[in-house]
Amino acid sequence: MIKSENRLRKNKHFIYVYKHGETKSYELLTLTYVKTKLRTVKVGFSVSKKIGKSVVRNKVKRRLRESFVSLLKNVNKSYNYVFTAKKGIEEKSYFEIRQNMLEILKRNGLYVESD
RNA sequence: GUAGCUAGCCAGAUGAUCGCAGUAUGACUAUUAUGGUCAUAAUGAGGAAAGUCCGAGCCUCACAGAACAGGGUGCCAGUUAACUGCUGGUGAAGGCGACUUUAAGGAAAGUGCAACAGAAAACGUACCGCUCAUUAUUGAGUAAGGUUGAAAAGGCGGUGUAAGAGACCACCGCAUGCUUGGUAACAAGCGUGGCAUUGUAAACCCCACCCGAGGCAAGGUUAAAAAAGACAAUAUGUUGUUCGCAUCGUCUUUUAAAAACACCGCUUGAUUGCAGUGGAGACAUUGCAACUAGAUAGAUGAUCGUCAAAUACAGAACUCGGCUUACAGACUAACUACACCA
RNA sequence: GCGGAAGUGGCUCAAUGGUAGAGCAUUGCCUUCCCAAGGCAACGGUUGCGAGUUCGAGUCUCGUCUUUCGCU
Repeated sequence: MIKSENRLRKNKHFIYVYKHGETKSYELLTLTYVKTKLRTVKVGFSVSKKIGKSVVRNKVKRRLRESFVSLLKNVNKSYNYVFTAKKGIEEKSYFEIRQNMLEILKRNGLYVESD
């Protein structure tokens, strides 16, 4: 899971990101990101009631978190991110979601390749 | 064996690797204090956590008071902290049966409604009829039979009569009085009445009993302001109205600290497990043992295996007791009907 | 977390417990050289769903589902 220092914690942080950030969209996800002074990544996930019931929403959130953890090392660290789930994501598996997240990060130049 | 009925129980298990939450212990680090990091340990969603339909605890408002309004409940007895819950019984309805269901007080306190049809739908009538009389179109008697309707004035059979009628009789129903049994609802028996006391209260209503309001975003702790306005019996204090009561520098608005990356409330409780005792049961009580989530963008996940295969409904947010609804599959016990075998 | 409202033809809405209706839309016919407008007719309803009360529920009661609004 994600450590607490890497999470967006408060509603006003989310509002800040939404207000000042750029929004990009791909098949299953919408990414909003904004540059910050700090050198720590902060990330939040938004899964609305349209996606499903609480069980479904929690499942989607867990998969998103797990996906981001596996990618965390190579993500550009001077940005804050908010991932918003789109409809249809509840039917996808973990690997599909991870692939989707990787794709959206790469397309916007936020994923740094390394070995 | 098939079909059913009732009660109960489980809600995937397990191994490896990587992660999250609070707790405990230890180490390191920083500080006035609170902390932070790392390691280890055990623990970490439900039978419905859901819907929010009831009832309580707890908190604030007077240790919550009165009247009216408003709302709820409604066979009897018990049970409970309390309840619209539960248990046992009574009556009624359904089922061959095991068993199930049941908003089940009052219509002689009053008001309303009963479409269409029908003679007539409730202070009381007579369309077709039947009988008698008669000036031959009416009068009197009558309600057996017919027609309508969801419902038609006790039912069926006889006696009786001009024709008929509880007018009379037997059986049944209803009402009522007494006796017996039962804590009671009620049941049984014996007598009396002669039924014109229609139905509807999940129509208004009456009767009996119950209900103060708001809700953990309740409410409290820590560290600090400034400005403007209202007010003498007003204002405010949490139900709609009235009364009563409380507070006197109180209240309101704006800006800021601050919608605190705060803390308490927050999980030891009408708790859970086992055993005994009382009770028909719900339940009560005694003893021993246990501590079993507490988050705050909100923790249970990801990957690879094994169990032949597969995982339903669904995610704690102050806490309990119920009700209701959703639900794959698996198991246990008692009982019933039918069929077959001995 | 707490509290309220609504659900009726394709759409917008009516309806005292007693045959579910109006406007627009759709289809057909008339009218016109053609279209529109107009006229006449037709089609279209498990009254969100499931129970109950009642002789009889769109209406009354209970449960349930969906949508929506307010407070914090």
